[in-house]
Amino acid sequence: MGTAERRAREKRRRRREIMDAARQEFFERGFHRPTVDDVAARAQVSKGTIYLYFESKEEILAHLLLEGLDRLLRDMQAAYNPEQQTGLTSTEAALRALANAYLHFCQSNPSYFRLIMAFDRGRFEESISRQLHQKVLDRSLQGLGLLAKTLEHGNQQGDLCVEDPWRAAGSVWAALNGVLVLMAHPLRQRILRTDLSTMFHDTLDLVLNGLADGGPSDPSAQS
Amino acid sequence: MGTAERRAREKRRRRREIMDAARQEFFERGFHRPTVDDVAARAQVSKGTIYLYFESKEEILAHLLLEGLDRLLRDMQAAYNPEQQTGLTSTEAALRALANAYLHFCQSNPSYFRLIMAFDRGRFEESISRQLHQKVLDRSLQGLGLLAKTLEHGNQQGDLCVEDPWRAAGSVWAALNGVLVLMAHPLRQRILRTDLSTMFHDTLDLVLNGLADGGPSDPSAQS
DNA sequence: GTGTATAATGACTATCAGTCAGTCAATGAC
DNA sequence: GTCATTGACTGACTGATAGTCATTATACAC
Repeated sequence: MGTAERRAREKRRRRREIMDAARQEFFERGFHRPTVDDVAARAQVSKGTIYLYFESKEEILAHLLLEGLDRLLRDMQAAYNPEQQTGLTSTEAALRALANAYLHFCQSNPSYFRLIMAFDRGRFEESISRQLHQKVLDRSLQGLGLLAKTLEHGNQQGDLCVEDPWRAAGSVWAALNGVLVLMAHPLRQRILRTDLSTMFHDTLDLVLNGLADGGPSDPSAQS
Repeated sequence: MGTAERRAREKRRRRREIMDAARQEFFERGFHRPTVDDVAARAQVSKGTIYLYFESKEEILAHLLLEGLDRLLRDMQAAYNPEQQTGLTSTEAALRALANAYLHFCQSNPSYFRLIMAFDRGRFEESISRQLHQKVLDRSLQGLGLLAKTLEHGNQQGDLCVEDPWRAAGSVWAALNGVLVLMAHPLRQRILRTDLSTMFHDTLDLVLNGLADGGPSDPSAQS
């Protein structure tokens, strides 16, 4: 009989409803203003119910963060270009595709982006479960992995020559991440007289330039 | 008569005592655990007194952040090499000196560093005064300015050729900042099989390489 | 000594995360 | 049909803590 099954389905639905309500509240009103009662009211359940589905308020935010990371990862995986392996696509183009996927994600999902940024700084690790924390780090390493694989292929094809693809991926990731954080403040956009997109691509150019240098020839010549 | 003067001096002292107590509490026990009462107890004043000297708990943290930024800026200013202007020091060496000052600061002052990282994120801007927020941004722009000036001199000496020194400084700053954040998680240090210092210098090399490329010759030949 | 200004106090309020004893509805046994 | 069982759900309650303010203490001027 399907009773237990239906129960499980309804439990998942309720959980999703709470997540939806939380997403709306936190994304519309900021990460600190909404109370658990606000989320409960929006989800049309009582506060007690929230705590049947989540350990704490912070854990709800952490789950939203995971959701965001999963979307980002999907976008980046879609941009990850297997044609590079066949030599149809240059390493530089493959790297640019990944970077652009990241930029595009951050621009189209500013709230998820802010959540991702917020994670690295620490508010979270003091208050969420180790398991959840691990999951988050795992996602961010998968992103790094895509970069690393791309760089490794570049090595194999002779497009570039990096000592350790993972570390090089770390540098690239750091630079891109850094520029996203830097340009998150409007004042800095004014001072630098640019927008995020331009600075992002400038930085990407700089880094790719740094990677290419020492390599054999210009990797853009291809057909 | 010096009564008013002495009063002012004592007021400054009391304020400093509260800051000292707050620094100890927050640096020893994390930024979230200590309560205002804890800080008050450590400073041997009542909670009310705290609020005579600071608008809110967040503002105390923001003042600690300012303190940290001032120290960082001092270190970087000390590392800023005016000899570059005379041609005695290469641009690359001047940039490395600034970057090293940053790295060294972050390693010797992990708590200030965590506070600086925490700022970019947002817990703050929702809760501190606009004026204070402005001050913080101002400091971080001064740091960027040192980089920009160095790059500009490099341009003038022909060591490199960047279109806009401020934007290039932004890229460099972003990369260095990014790598500091990236390596703040021990797990990532394990995955990348490196320590912060190595990754920092690798990234710096990458960026400098990217800047130098297109420029005339190797800037390390000097005596 | 008395009046005044300034600093300091701590009991109090408001807010909010998290709890838990109790309600309610669906299910299934007879 | 009825009664017992299960499990989801509730919301009043608790504890913690940021921030307030009427009151008290202190120092000074005269």
